[in-house]
Amino acid sequence: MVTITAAGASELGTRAKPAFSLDDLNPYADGCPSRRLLDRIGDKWTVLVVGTLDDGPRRFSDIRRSVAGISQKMLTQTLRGLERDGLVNRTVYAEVPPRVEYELTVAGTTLLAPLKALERWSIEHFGDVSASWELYDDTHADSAES
Amino acid sequence: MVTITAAGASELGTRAKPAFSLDDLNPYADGCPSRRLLDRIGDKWTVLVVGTLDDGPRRFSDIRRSVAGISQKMLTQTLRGLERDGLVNRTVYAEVPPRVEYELTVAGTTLLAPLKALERWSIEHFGDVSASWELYDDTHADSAES
DNA sequence: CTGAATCCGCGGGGATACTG
DNA sequence: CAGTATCCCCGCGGATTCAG
Repeated sequence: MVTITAAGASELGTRAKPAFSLDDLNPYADGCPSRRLLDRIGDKWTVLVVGTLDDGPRRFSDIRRSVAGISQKMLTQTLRGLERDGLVNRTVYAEVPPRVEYELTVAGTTLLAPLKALERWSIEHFGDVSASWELYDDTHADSAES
Repeated sequence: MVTITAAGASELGTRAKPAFSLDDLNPYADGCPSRRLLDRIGDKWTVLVVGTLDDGPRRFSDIRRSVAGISQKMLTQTLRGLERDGLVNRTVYAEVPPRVEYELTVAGTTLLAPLKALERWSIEHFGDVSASWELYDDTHADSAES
């Protein structure tokens, strides 16, 4: 069913846009909900966390170790977000040392492909970009070279 | 040439890692430079700005209008970053009303593909995610339903 | 072990004004 | 038109502490 209300677009006032048609789903529009997905993808950790889940279910601490530098708070927050998005399943095992496993849903798996593509791109083109950095910084060494 | 020093990894102390081999270029490592690329990609605007450039060169104001909600400051900043990364070419025409055009480089074009894939994903799966939101919020309505 | 809750600094990023 | 410079707010996110 899923009735989509234009939450967040209401404060614009003038435009009475009750719902979004599929044609309106271009991420370049300001109030467009699909932009929220890009925002989520764009957050610092989502890409990395999802990336660690392609090998099957993993425990909280396990993921934490895989993604170097992530704090407990951010991992929890990221996982909650992904769970809310329906991209990750959270399973709690009632044991004495609590065990929680996270696993990609079917939808989550579909996201994995483009994400891995990005990952691959950043690895493959690191050399080019790094070279470009030096060139740029060299060319623009006119001010503030410290 | 591009000598890559392990900046940021030195404070780990124990591991004496002087430089990165290609095998070390996994974005999950903390100090890994390829992570910086993901960070750049992950910033709020890069995806959208690059996405507007697939139709050929565009002017500053033109891009600004296409990406709803972006401020002039952020657009400038994003474009500078992309230029430094060697993903965008900046061309200034010495005219009376100054005209500046931005255009994807070859490297920039290679990034376009995975980025468009993400864009497409966010559009295609918006329905699923939106449904998941309602389900999640409904299930977890135990606290703070306001 | 898996989290929730709190404190808080820093920087992202918007608004505005000014230059070439 | 295409920026640069400045002010300043707010929220991201790290560190720490407490709970089941």
